[in-house]
Amino acid sequence: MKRHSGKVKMVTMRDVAQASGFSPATVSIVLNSAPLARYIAPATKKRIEDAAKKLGYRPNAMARFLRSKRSQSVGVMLFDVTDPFCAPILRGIENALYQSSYVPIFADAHNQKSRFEHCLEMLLDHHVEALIVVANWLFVDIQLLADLSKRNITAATICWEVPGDSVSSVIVDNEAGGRLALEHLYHLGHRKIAFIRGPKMLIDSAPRWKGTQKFAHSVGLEIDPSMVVQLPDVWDPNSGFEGGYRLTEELLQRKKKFTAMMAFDDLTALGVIRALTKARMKVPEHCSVVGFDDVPLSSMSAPSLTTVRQPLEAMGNLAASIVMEGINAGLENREWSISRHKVSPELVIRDSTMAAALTAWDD
Amino acid sequence: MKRHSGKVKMVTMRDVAQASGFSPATVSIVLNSAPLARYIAPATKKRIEDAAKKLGYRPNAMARFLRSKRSQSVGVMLFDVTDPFCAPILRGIENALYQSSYVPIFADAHNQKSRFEHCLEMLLDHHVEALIVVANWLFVDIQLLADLSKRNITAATICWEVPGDSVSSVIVDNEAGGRLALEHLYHLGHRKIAFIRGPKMLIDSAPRWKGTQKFAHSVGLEIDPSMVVQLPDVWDPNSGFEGGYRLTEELLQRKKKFTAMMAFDDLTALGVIRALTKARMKVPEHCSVVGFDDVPLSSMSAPSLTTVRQPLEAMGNLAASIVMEGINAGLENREWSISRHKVSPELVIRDSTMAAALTAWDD
DNA sequence: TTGTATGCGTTATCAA
DNA sequence: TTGATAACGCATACAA
Repeated sequence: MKRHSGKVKMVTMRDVAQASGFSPATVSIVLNSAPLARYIAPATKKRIEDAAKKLGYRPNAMARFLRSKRSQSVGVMLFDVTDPFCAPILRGIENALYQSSYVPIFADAHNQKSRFEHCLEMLLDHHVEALIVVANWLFVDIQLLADLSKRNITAATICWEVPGDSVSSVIVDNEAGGRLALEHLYHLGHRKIAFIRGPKMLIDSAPRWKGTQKFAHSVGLEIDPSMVVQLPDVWDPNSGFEGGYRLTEELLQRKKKFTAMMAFDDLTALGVIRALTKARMKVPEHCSVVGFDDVPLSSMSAPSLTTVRQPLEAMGNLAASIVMEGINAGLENREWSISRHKVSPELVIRDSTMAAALTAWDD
Repeated sequence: MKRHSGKVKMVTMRDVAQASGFSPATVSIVLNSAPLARYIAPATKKRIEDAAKKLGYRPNAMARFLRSKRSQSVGVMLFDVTDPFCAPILRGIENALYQSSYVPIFADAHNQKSRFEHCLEMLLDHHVEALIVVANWLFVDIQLLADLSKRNITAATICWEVPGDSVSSVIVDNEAGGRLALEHLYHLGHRKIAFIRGPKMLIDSAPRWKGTQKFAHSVGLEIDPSMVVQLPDVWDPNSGFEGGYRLTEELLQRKKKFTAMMAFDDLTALGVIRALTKARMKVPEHCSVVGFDDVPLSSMSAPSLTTVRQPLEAMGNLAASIVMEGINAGLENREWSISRHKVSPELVIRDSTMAAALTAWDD
């Protein structure tokens, strides 16, 4: 095989025009199937398309943007890639954008406000046509929205609802999820249940707990306040594990009996299990544990985790579809309004929970 | 606060020129600190910079590209975001690019050759200045390289070395890692050891196994072929768990005693632990298990996993630094040549291994 | 030390 | 039906 070390010369629309014997304007019309393409002779179209294919013409995205203001890209801002539940979301987003031939420009705020702002600037500098933000901490201020809607960039958030009517959102129904988790334990016959609530700063914490409380109330289950603890406000997704571990130790020291534990999320649940195991209690034989999220690895832990599943990939997909809709609406200057979606969680029963009747707590 | 619902008008260099009373050319020179900026009067610079700041001027990335061929973006192609070891790599890449004010354009090949090719096209259409590929399956052909080097786009691969001298690479020293794992078990006194090798298609499998064999040979340890099994070639990162589970069951049925198990990677190890547990064997009391990778969640599993750590984030960082070097070299048309890095793995001892003397296998 | 003019590759508006 | 031309925002060679 011959080795050509020379650079690949970029083949432009003009090259196609020359090769086909038509003008650049005609080529542009044909290749974009613009409205005027209706009036172009089929033979002409064919010759142009053939020439383009033969030369391997690929439109220059940048030049196109300069004229049409379309960058064919969407900003995707994560608050922390390291959080295990980002991966499925990312896949969902990527998949939807891929369908529309848009590329995601990726940014990671590392859970820092200043970094978030800087990332946002970079994304805007690259003229993303829309923005998707995956966040669950509360520190982003409203300034963000102003910026975006003034530049009319459609935006959607995942795991986070912003006040006002300028940003679409996709969140899980935390209240339903909180209910589902407790309901499961209750139906298994558990009555002495310990709870680890989410950090105050985390937006999911409150509604999830509310769902739990409501269910308890509806069946007349009393939640013992001394069996309820709360994760601290720490800016690290994996700190849930550490927190679950420490808080469980603390609960254990209180010497009150509990046959089940409802953890704020899966990582917390894993921390709980670690602490219980260390205290020579087996899960679920001595204590059932239920998590939240259904992070990819909770099916592989030992024991596998019963949890409330968030359809993360679907949520990413939905968010991306929404912003694509917004982009297209803007293009055709149709009317369009933002939407807020609350998707349903789903109980996934695995090996970390069992009927209370079978539970043996050694006093 | 007054609400301006009008679009934000893009402020261009011309606006800055007018506001400061200088020409666009001078503004350009100053704002880019181009070579000629040396000759510009400090007072002029100041006035221009002030005007730019006051107007909130932000250069238009697309227009700049059209002139200078610089998109300030790097393509990042993953073979599967779903693979838990992608997240740390992604973080490393993002971090390095962020330092250089480059943005990552993200693509996911979903482990499919056709999708890989299509993604590559999309990235090239967006004129990424460099490409980083995270891959461990073998199916990408050399055509890729030709394309890239002809367009002289610097490229780097992670977890994968490509033949030839056109692509930089960052891989872990699999041979050393394979050695480390067995060495650990050996020093704990284990002699009856079972092995789950990686899939043949996976590029890491061979060298890792070679390191293991070499060590065994060096200490006169005999590897019993009937205690060696191999994962099938399945295109799914999480299939390791399933495979580890099934293969362990198979090994158990052979009724040969083993006190330790060396798994190809962490997910496989988790599958192994699941199977052992199901067979009423405790880890590590009845059987020690060692994994590979140190995926984020292996520290949280029960028991926590002893494993050979790949410095994933550092590897991502390194790859990004390399391509940035390549980009800069190209810009200043300096000579530059690709580099191949083999980073050292590190043994992380946790709770899934213990001394053989303490191991009790019930016959 | 600063300004003028040109072109990067497209697309849109006219005119032919 | 198709072609000429201008403009998008910026950076550079050249002129002043």
